[in-house]
Amino acid sequence: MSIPSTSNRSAAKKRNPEAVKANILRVATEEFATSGYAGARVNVIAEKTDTSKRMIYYYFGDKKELYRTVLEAAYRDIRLGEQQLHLNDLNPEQALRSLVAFTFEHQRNNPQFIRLVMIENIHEGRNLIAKEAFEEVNNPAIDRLGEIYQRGVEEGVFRSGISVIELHWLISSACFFNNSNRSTFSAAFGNDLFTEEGQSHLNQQVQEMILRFVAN
Amino acid sequence: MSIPSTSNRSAAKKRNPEAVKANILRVATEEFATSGYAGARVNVIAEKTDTSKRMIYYYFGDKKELYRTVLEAAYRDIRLGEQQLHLNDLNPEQALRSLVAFTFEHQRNNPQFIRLVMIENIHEGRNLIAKEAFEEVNNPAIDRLGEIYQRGVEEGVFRSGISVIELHWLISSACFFNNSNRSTFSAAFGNDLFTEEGQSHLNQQVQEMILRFVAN
DNA sequence: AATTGTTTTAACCAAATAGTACAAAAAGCT
DNA sequence: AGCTTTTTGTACTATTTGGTTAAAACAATT
Repeated sequence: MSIPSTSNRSAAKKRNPEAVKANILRVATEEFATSGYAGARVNVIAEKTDTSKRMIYYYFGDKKELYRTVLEAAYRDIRLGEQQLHLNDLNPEQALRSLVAFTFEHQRNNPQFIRLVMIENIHEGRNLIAKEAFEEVNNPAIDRLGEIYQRGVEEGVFRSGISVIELHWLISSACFFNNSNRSTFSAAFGNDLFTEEGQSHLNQQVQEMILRFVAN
Repeated sequence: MSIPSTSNRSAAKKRNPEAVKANILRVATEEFATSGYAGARVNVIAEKTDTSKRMIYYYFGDKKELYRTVLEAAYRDIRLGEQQLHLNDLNPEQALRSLVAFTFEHQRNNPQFIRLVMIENIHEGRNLIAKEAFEEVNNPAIDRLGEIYQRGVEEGVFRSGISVIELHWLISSACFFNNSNRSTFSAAFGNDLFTEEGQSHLNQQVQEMILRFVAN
């Protein structure tokens, strides 16, 4: 689509708007996730790109618009990642366990996304939030969880009367916290929980906790 | 100690260094919690105090030092608040339930503290963390939880083999997330979980989840 | 060849920002 | 009274910041 027809020649400077935008976006995502909106510096972003500050303003207008674009792109990536999970052919317990395990790993592997959400929460909606993006990310997750839970209740392995949103909230809290508070938690209690083994064990504990919570 | 001897006279301008410092600190805490370290403005803090920017520098030197002092004071306050809970005369299940309920409420009622911790996590230790302060806040919490758990295991009502730090982590994650992610969560799913009734119900669900997790 | 959109370069600007200098008054202590 | 500490006021500065301007070169499409 946007691939230039004469792209496989020598390493001369070819023009490629999409690649330039993507490059800016990648660098900006990292900077915003690392330093927050106010803490991030347009000049620093510019230096780390393969292009110039001028191009940032050429394509994104201003800092806020760049930030909004970063957010939307991050949400889209996360949403695409979550769609890779299929668990229709598992029994409810196995399905729920897989969902928790996947969520835990997925959030663990996307620290930048977590950080952007943290930053949004600190801003508390003042001027910056993209509300639709949140709904788009979260609603499919809720739907999938609801199906599993419903099946479990019908088959008599889960107790009834649990709110799916609350259940989602409980799963999210553990998976999110694992990433968001890693720094302060390990400052207080050491790094044991954040080694490969520690994380694997913690993941299992969260699964166990959720399954015990819904068990009949 | 620092109370002036002629303090109960008319409302003339008396000098009171401690009160001035406390006033600055209160305003600064709010500003840092609201806007983050980079987002907070010394000029804004100065305007909101009963004194001047000059006095901020007179007492705190610079912005970073002011921030550090804010952090330390916030941790101290939280620690003092947590010591108000006594549950030696309860059985292990009731004690654990009370501990969870209290933690949930305590974190819910201290949004500024939560926000400062979030900000610390975004900074990830670069230049700003007060590590000792974290340990001081968290270690007593761990000790108390450890006692309850131990009693529960000895009395046969809790299963053995659970790591106290992991248990603390599980409780913390729910209570912290409840406050830290309120903004994005309610943007995605509405405000139902954050009304008085919603919070009360959620608190009970977290208690239930933890108790089922440790149950034999 | 003309046109249009993309990219580079580098200087520039106005506003905001953290932090100071200087001076002087007021309050408390001995 | 004399001395120290606290407080106020104001103007100032050096730097950083987001953002702009102008011009020209380059690539691709027609």
